[in-house]
Amino acid sequence: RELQAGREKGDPTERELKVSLEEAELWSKFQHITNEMIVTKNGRRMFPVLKVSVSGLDPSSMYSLLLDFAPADSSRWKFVNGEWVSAGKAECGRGLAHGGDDVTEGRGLAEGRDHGGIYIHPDSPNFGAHWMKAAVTFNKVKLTNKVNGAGQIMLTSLHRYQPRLHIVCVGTRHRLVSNVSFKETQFIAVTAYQNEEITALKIKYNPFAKAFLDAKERNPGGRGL
Amino acid sequence: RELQAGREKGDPTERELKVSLEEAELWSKFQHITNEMIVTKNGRRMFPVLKVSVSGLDPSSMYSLLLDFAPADSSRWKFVNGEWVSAGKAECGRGLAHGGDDVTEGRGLAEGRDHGGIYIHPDSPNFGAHWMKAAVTFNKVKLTNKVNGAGQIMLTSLHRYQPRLHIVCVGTRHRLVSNVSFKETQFIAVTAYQNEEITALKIKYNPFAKAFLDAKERNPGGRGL
DNA sequence: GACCTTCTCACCTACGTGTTAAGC
DNA sequence: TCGCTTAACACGTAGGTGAGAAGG
Repeated sequence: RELQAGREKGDPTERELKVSLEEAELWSKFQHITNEMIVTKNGRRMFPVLKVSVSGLDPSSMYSLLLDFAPADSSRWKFVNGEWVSAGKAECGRGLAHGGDDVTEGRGLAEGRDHGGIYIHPDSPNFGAHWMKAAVTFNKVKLTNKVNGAGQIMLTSLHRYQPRLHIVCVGTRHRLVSNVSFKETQFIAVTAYQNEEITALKIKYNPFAKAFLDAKERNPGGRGL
Repeated sequence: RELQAGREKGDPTERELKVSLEEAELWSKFQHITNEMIVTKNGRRMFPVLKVSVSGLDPSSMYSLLLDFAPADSSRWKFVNGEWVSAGKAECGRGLAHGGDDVTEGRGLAEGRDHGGIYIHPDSPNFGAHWMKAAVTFNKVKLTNKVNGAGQIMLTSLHRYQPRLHIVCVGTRHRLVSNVSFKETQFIAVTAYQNEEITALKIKYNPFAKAFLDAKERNPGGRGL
């Protein structure tokens, strides 16, 4: 086991594989004040959206891109007096020692959407050329706190997560060719925003929250018009 | 040449391949009074939407589903006195003798979206299991009368077309495994509806035209409220 | 003028936001 | 009470309709 990216003997491809996070500056803004992501019963999108640009794949080989969310620590977190503090051990206890190669197990990798909390990019499977011709956007992934069936990621509120990207070469035998985590994208799952600075950033940069941005602009200091 | 569905020697798969049109009753309602589809500069969706259910593929083989639009005859058509009549020879002259096997030519079948007026279903390429687990919907295909670049089908207004579905097995060598036309889905491309009965059916069944349905219900005979 | 095309528009569908108040 | 979760809501984004006037 212990598959490593592009290190298998006899595999001429993916030697120069590169995966980079798009809009890393935006992610950093959220990271610096501890990012939060809403989880709801019906599922909530992420903001910022995880986007990656990929190069170094074999253009004509078939790959699937997978996203999962590893617990970033073993704590439950609380927001008190303007900061996040640990509040005891995690609940479920998936723990930290979470190998990356288990994504190659089982069948139907590109069919099911909820095998062990793995989100499969909807373009999967596709040619290396497809993944490389433009940045790959995971804007449709939805985070939930309920068992919900189709294509949603179930997380535990008030726990910290690390999104992870996996690239799998699809063939008679699946082969993990990449396994990347971007620290900037860590977040704490919440059912309602705790830090109002996070709320402000979400409103400022998410077009879907424009209604609240307008409200602020029209009435910045709370004074009537 | 002359590839035929599931008839190649040494191919154990796709022996029992079946492709059936969904909502055939709805299509028939339009067909009976000669269906029309709007074409616009920016592209217009089809209504009804072409949906097919597929069975008999090899679940673990990779396929792409393609849609193209063959001229149904060599005429240009006019709507006069409530009926469609021929009005001379067709313009471009792609003609009728249009083989079906040319879709296997060339490379990048699943990448480009505009090779010779072929629309590639956005789920392509994918496993047989994916195509068979639910009806395949071509709701995103857009019809245009301008050269438009990305993923749109260019048609000539006032000409009659026959949508055709192609299933291609994606491998080192592409292999056409199906080539189906449903007569119910024939239509004449128009820039504005000619037959008001067609307009009425579109409004009645297309949810996006609900505004006009409500208007009729509120004021059926033209009398004030 | 007759025919066909183009553009703008009001009105929908569909759904992504944080807010707020109620629930537990 | 307090902390956390839920559901209804107003208000956006994004884009699919035919109508109707204007253009060629």
